[in-house]
Amino acid sequence: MASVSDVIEKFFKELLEQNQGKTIQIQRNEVAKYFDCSPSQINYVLMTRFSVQHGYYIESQRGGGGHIKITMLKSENNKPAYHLLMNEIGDEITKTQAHRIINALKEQKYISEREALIMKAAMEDSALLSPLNNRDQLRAQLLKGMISVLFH
Amino acid sequence: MASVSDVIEKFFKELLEQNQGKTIQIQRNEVAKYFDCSPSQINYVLMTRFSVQHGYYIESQRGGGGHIKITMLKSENNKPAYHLLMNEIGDEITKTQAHRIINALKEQKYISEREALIMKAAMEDSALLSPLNNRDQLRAQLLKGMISVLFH
DNA sequence: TATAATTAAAGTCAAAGAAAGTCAATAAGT
DNA sequence: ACTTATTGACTTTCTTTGACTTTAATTATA
Repeated sequence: MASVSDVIEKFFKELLEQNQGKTIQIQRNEVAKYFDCSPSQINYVLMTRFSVQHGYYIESQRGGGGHIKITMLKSENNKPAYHLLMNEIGDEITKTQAHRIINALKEQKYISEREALIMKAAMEDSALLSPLNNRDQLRAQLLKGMISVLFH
Repeated sequence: MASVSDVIEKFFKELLEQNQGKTIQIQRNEVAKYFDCSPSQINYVLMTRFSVQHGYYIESQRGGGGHIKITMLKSENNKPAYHLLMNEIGDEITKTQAHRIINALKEQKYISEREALIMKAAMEDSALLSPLNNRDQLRAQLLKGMISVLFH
């Protein structure tokens, strides 16, 4: 039951793959027609799945011969920009936002599947639910959560 | 005397079985309709039977094309060791004790060096320093801590 | 040739639609 | 009595659509 947006996302990523993850150029209206959706949905997909945070860069031009260019920001050794990440996280973050960041790191092959799982385990509400104001209790919850994902 | 919740639990577990215990993706409303129950009952089943402690991991998405993904955390299980560990950790644990456990896991090659680093980062007092009553702040501290160790 | 009009794109934004999440009240088992 | 299930009203999040705007290239006109 993948949404149309999911399908379009996959389509772009496959095109990029075929192109050695460099850059692809598309025509918004063509793609929209191909997937039988409104053109603005293409923008939606770009916004929600191809932002700089996701490791992509978008350029475009309007008017005759207009197009959209998607570039994959692939630094050598897949190292994302540390300070950008720290900035993005900021002083507080929800579980969903945290997942997005972790997934992006995984997709950019900076962390493994297992590493992602460990980190997600520490982001769980249940892991952070310390009844008393006790750091040692919190630590226990966290450690158990992280170990659980590895052992099961 | 199997309750509807029990039946749904079984249903999910059979689906997972068929899928080699990897992961299944369902639509909450579909399942609810199939079992003729309220959609929120699906959440109840997930909460009470598919938590991380039970060896499962849940992710979901709302909106169009929304779904719930149930992942079975692989069971190459050394269950006794797991339970011993959980016991050893107990309800609270100091940073030093936590390090000892993590180091032991590393020695026994259950986790990699990097994985150990990530887990230790989450055990730091500084990561747990933020007001414990604000989960989002705590989460941000933790995530930043865990990512930081990967960059050094 | 310089400007105006036309056409061909892409961008924006808000409303409607489609899921899933939450929580508290009730019901059913033990 | 106490714990576990069930339900439903309400909330939040994500997707889809379409009307309207902006920009660029091309064509027509003075």
